[in-house]
Amino acid sequence: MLKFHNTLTGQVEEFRPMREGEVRMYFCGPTVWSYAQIGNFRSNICADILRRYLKFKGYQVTHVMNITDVEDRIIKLAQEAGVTIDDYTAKYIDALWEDFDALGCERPDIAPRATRHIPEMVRIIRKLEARGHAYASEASVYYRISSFPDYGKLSKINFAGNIAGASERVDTDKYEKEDARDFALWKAAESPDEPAWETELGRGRPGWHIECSAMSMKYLGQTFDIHAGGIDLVFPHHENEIAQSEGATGEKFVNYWIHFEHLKVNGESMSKSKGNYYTFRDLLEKGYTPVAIRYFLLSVPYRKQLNFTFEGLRGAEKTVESLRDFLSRLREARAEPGLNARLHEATTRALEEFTGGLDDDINTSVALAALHNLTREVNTSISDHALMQDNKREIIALIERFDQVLNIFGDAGAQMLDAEIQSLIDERQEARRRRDFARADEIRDQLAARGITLEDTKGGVRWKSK
RNA sequence: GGCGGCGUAGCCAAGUGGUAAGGCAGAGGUCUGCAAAACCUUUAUUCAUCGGUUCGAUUCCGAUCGCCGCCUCCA
Repeated sequence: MLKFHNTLTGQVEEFRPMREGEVRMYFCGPTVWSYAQIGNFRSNICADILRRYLKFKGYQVTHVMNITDVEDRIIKLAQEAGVTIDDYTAKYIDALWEDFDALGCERPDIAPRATRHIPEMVRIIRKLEARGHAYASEASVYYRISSFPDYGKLSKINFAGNIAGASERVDTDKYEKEDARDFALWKAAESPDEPAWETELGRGRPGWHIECSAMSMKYLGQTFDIHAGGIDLVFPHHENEIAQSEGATGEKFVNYWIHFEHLKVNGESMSKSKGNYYTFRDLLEKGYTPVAIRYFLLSVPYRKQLNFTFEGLRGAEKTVESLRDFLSRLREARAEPGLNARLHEATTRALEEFTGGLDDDINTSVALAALHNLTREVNTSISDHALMQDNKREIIALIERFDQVLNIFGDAGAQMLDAEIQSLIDERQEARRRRDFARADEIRDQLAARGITLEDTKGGVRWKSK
């Protein structure tokens, strides 16, 4: 039984999709320019695991992830650069997908761009006006929060209680709003040369929140199953989405809200000023592999603030390498016909623990422990010659199933050696037979310099390349 | 000031009212020409601190200390 922590209720609840066997989910991805920060990749990876596990459970999943390619910062920078919004964002969007692929995240089924959905947003704003939830003021349009009594139900925000300390930061007379809490649905263009859209609401651009209401409902319906995103989006973004969507339709917007925690770095918050702000590409430059970064970011349940340390990342590097070695060793292992009952039981148990962990609010730590416990038992059985053919087949199949969710094994062992390297390996074996260890070690060092590691085993030489 | 989360071995951490998963690192051993890999053994009488409830708490309650996030625009 699959259970999630639902931010809306604050409870762990059994997951029941609206339609049998089908899940519609929306993931609020990072905005175009900030996507690269490694904490955002944790969100991407958490969403990926969630989606993959739903598929593992047999659901047909429709996964929509927005591309926020219109916002004040982009407008400003594009204007300064004298280029269109599309020209300005193109390189960020390309980089986003490149990194997405490198980290083993499945691309969404639909990745709608805000700039391509202006008419849909205008339509919702019109509807909100008609229903009394929105008002125009100085060519902009605002959401009237007093018209939506449920406002605050997601973030449990208490406006009465927080005015005292926070008020010094609020510049109240700056706004032409009825209420300081009201937020912009449509912002009038401030200058004629500013990139903007000419619509029935006037010349301007959408507020940030309206894109997600418009695009999620367009592709998933007025009410859908899961809406996920980083914890920082709970307020105001998701709270405002609820106000917009439910205000416009009168229907419940989303059944399960799932929020991913961000990272700490050495116990501190990540920020540029502290010098502990890393992007995915920074880590690649330091020599870490994408798969280790993926493993590290998914190794802790999504509701936990993962403490990012380089020592931890190095550990992940090592762990992934041994898991991959394990799988290729298992594939090569000799096995007699038959089934070892004890190993079969261990395999069954591993599946139970794996699904048990993930069913429990996607507890990836428990799922990984199941995998590690299985590898230990299988390793032991390989050295004891207790691995039988039927075990081998079912264990490989199980690990491949696990990897449909984890996506950390890659295609281990699928690489081919070129002929020159093969002949060096052969020469080294010959040297070893002559007990010419100086020559053998020389060849081993030579190959190591090319990123190829050799391991001498009873069955011959195993090799792997970085 | 308001709301929420966290504090478990050197590091990353799971977890539960009944006596501490897993990974990395460390130590010893088996194997090896040496390595590497693998395997075996080992590493928290203890879960920030102090009280309380309980037959029993790391797990529940209260206080204290420390850390993180949100509470305004922007995203």
